[in-house]
Amino acid sequence: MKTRQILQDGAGTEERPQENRGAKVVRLGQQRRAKAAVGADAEAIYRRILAAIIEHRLAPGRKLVEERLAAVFGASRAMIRQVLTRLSHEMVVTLVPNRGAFVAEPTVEEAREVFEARRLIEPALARKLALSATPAQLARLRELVAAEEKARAQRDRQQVIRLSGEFHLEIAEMAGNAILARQMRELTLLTCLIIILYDSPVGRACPEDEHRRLLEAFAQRDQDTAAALMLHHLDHVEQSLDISLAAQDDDDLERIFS
Amino acid sequence: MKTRQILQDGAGTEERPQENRGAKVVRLGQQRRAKAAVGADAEAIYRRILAAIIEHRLAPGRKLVEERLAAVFGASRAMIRQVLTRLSHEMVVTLVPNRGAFVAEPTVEEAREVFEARRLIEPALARKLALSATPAQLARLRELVAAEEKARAQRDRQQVIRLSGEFHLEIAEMAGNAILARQMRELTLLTCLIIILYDSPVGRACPEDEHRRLLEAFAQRDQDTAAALMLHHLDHVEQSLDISLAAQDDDDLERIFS
DNA sequence: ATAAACTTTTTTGTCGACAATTTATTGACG
DNA sequence: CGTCAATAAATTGTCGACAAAAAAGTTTAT
Repeated sequence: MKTRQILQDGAGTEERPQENRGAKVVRLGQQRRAKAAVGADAEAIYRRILAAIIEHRLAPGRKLVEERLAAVFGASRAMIRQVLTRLSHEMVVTLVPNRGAFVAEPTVEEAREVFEARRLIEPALARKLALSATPAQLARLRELVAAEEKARAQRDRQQVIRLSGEFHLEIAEMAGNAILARQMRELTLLTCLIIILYDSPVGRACPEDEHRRLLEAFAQRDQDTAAALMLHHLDHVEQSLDISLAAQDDDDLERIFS
Repeated sequence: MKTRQILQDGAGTEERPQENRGAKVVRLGQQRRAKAAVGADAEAIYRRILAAIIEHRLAPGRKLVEERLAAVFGASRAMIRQVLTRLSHEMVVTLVPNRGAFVAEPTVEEAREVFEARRLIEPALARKLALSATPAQLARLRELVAAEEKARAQRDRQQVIRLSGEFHLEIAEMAGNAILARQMRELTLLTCLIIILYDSPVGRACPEDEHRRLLEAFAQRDQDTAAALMLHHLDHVEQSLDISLAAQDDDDLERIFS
């Protein structure tokens, strides 16, 4: 059971050191305490659960039993609880009072809303990055695209989804607006779940080279093209879901007889 | 110490019932349990602390000591802790490991980012609402604007800030995209803090009638005007901060000698 | 055999106690 | 008199135990 660094947590982390008002700047957390060898670190557990969800090892709707997780990670239930509430705030997990935690299952309505939000935000981020991208940043993006293409060649769908999300998130973080990057992180994670849930089994002719073309627009500082490509790209991804999206819920009988 | 319903929590609440997969739909939480008469309900405590922050009774930077709060609300420390982590996820409170919780103090950089984000999102929401606003919704908005004008007449700055935020949030929720409404809630709350921190003591000639004009655009289904007015409005608000915004941090000596 | 009522088991929610860390206070020394 | 170190107080972090609720299983009656 590998752990795999996933969708790096960079921007949206909980604790922001905050400048000290007095004179002595203490540089807190400079040395990580060892703790028990088993490793009951909230951050690590958070990452592993998130990774499992993104990589579809924990399917949407799956119940997450606290005690079970505590046993798996050799942690206390309180610690698991902490992680689950964080995941629920990030909308990756749904917390139902007195019933427990479940991997989120975004509805079709939510899916539409997520893409609507992304269409508002991401073209603007693409435009910003096209203006400011450094060679190092472009190299990093090239890396990601290469990894994605490789995964695609190997038909490793999970990795394609993950890397695609990471590409978009990286762009958001590079664009230089931490608030928007944080929001994009949420939207990107949700999108991973949405694709898992509603991806049409056929087709998938969409992103293929679109990430690469986007990258080229960045390299050439072509803001308009970058923004336009991003917009079209998002439309393509959403449309590749449309088939299932129209079909709505099949097993949800109640709503039919309302 | 009045409690005052504040920036209603509608959209972004923690527990979303989620449809039951089986047959029996249970409608959980239909009856609120009584608990101890003192009232140790997490939701209520959350609202009261948030209200205190928005209304500036808890100033930015103020330390929030768990045990103290627990005593005030007659609740356990664990419950306070739960509320504080929720507030920290909403960026209203900053949680510093081993040091405690503080009312957030957005930096000037963050302030700029918040407004940049709002400029991307809110004109689009205004456009949507202009297309779909019902008479009931317009009436509700009129109510808010009236209340705001009244508060302004009474020179009750706190209430003006609060009601102004509520106006924007209401628009976001009416626009029919729960995801964006949730994000706007965060941005609105942050904006309240930013205004408290960086408002220029003079001027304040900005919003005056702008909310009302925006409202008129909604009433006349004029999408373009609504979007344009929203954009200009945001610019005005941000510019009214600019004087202080340029001044940056005065007491932060460290950064000067880096 | 089915469905309701009851019992058992599992799982979540809450609290208080203890450990670890930070902050304030005191005292000693240059 | 101020600076540094040692001690005391206050505050946060973590855990296990118990209570409350839900789910599963069992019995009984129709």
